[in-house]
Amino acid sequence: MTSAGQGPAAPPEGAARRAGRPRDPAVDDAILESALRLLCSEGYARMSIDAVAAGAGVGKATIYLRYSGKADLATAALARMRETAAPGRTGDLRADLLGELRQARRNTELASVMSLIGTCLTEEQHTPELLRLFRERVIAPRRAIYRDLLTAAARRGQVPRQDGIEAAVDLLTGAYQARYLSGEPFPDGWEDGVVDAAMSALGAAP
Amino acid sequence: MTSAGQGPAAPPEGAARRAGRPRDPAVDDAILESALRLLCSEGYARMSIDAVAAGAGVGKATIYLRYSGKADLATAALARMRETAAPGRTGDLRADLLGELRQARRNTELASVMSLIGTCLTEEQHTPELLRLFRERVIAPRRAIYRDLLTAAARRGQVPRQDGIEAAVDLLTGAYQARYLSGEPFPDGWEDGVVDAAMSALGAAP
Amino acid sequence: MTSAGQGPAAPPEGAARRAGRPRDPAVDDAILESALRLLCSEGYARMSIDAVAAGAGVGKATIYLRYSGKADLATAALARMRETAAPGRTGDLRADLLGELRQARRNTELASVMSLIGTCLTEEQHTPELLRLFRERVIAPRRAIYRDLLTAAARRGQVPRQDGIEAAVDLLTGAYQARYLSGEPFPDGWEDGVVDAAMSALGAAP
Amino acid sequence: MTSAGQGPAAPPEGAARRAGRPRDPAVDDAILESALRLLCSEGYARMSIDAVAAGAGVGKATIYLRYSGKADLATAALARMRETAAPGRTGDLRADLLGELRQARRNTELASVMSLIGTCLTEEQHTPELLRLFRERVIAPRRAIYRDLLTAAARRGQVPRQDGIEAAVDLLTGAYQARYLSGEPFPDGWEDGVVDAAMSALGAAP
DNA sequence: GATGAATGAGACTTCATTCAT
DNA sequence: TATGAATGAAGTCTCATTCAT
Repeated sequence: MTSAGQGPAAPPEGAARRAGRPRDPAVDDAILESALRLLCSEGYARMSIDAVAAGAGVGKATIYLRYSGKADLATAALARMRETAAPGRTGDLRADLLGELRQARRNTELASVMSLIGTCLTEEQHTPELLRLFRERVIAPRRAIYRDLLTAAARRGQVPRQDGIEAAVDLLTGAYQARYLSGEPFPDGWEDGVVDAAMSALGAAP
Repeated sequence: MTSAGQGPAAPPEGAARRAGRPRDPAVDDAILESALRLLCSEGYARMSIDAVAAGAGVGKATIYLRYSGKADLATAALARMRETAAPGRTGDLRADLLGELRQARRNTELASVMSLIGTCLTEEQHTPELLRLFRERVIAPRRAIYRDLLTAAARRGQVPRQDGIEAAVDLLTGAYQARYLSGEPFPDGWEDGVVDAAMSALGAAP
Repeated sequence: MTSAGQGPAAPPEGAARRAGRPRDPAVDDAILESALRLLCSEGYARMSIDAVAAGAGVGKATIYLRYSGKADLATAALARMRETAAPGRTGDLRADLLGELRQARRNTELASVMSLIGTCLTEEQHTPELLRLFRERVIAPRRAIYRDLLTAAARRGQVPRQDGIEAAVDLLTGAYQARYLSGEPFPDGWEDGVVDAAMSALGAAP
Repeated sequence: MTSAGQGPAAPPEGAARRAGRPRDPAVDDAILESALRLLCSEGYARMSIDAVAAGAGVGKATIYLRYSGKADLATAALARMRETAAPGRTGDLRADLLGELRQARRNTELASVMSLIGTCLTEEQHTPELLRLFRERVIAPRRAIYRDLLTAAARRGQVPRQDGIEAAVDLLTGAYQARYLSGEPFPDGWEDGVVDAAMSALGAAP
């Protein structure tokens, strides 16, 4: 997952097009980047508007000019997140799965995604939009990557047990979280073990 | 997981028996129950001592008599959580895994465990004790249950690919989280799919 | 002693001129005046930020915008105190000492200085800054006034026993405190008696 | 000043002589000693009943059985203080004054009297009993000691200027406070200077 | 009589939000 | 537009005092 620009944040709806000083787009970016950084490192509750403003080098009112409140800001910041697929595909299912799993692990670790997951789960009752967006921007794309790889392979006849695809996707996406949560170290070749398990579940050649 | 009594909270016992008014054990329980309920529903940051006290029907100072602060209280509440295994074992690996997975899912849903996971992950930087305790009391026992089932079966010669045990444990514990996080519904027979995948990963008969 | 303006309170000035809403200088004053009033009437420990804010007609956060905490506020309030000398000098040692002693007594009574002394002494262990500032702003200037009068007279050859100057300063500054502490009334002509004693100690003509 | 036993603290007025367990007089002492120690080191506001009880090794309710509240306890503790005169008298005014001044300084430093003065002054509005008692038990006896020495000497014809006695007493009692408050170090022979000044004020031979 | 438990009021401090410049 | 000031509500924690044993 990487944080990619998400277009304008909160257009000045409701009046004529332009009047007065136009908004600085660099400020938009700085605000969202600061907010996302704090969302990851502090969580939603501990993320203070003051800190976001300071991190972006702007005043607090500048933020409220763009977002209606803390929840709106956090949501917009989260919306910048984008899952990215691994660079190349080989056409070999095992190799492609391995590549994607490695990429996902790298992304997860670089972007403090486990902390974000925590925030989204914690806020599920108070700010459900966070979890909704996280699912839409991060979880769903990642699952789609695996699912597409598997269905493409199935179309090529390389997946004997197609009813195992759902479990395989759960395995591929859940294994990292499970191990992170366990606190146990990731053994060398951990990705190979997970992919082997997924292949087995699909009845594909080990 | 169920919240089982965890003994007295923070008794400053020294040597002699009792002097003065004894602590009301019902208060102990009420405090921890209130705290755990709020920890699940609000998360650590939103859990206020005021709310815990109100929920327990006691004054704030009564809480501070027992716990040195919010973190101490939250960890004590978390420490009440205990993973519980499924009632009976059949000796049949597939059936036992299914039973455990169903039990784990039930526990997880009853005890708002996903919310707690969120809290522990969110607070990993500020109150690492929460995640440490959660791992010790909830995650590790659950993983031990699966691992014990698998190694016992291996000892009986029912697990051809023993190097797949780690991945199987990651799968069995991570699948629920993966699917919950995805927001996709749990299909009927979801547990069967997961257990099938785990058995395949171990090279065991489907 | 009178409370004279002590400049701005805690301006986080960096380099550039102004940006955003400027601080209301009347608020600065109101806060410090309220704080000093409470410091005198309640002492440091009983002075509450709530009461200071209410007395100044501002919110508590407005205070915390300017001062890092209670100690910072109290010392800033104390720093407004300034010892003031009596208006004119006659060149006659006895007359000048009398004038200063009367002025000091007036100041002390008007500004609740005995209460402040109590606060500074009480807090010497916990907030030594208070006593330090009090010495710097109030005690030392008062002693300097007496000392300067005496050394000037000595330079004019009017102080036969110059080694008595230190004791004379202790006498002139301590006599009021001693009598206040004793609870005995100040007799008419009390200042004359004290100045007479000081002159005698210096060997000067009665 | 030394803290000498002050007899029983708060006799159980209002009922028959004895019924039930008698009070332990050692407990009385421990409570008052603990209270006085904390009164000196922390001041009245920071002196907590909890700390007094802990210091005395008793429960809080034991204190409330004897004293009606914090002010009552503090007053009782202060009432234990007793000014003590220097051991012997020589009949020589100068020598006796020196001996008393040295004794007073020693007492003051040993018993944290300056801190107590601070407490009494600070609490003058809220708990005037403290200052009243302090005057009665500490200040007045000390002043009486000086006054008695001086009037005795006057009776012997050694005090030419008897109208300087009051100022001399103010000087002898106030000089220490003045110098302590100034923060300046006490020079060697400081007592000699003060006594010289007092003698001069009385017109007595240097 | 003596103890530690329990309490309600209040302390300091922070923060999302609105305001004046 | 953008800024820092101002705020009211809330949060954590303490304490003098009363209670039950």
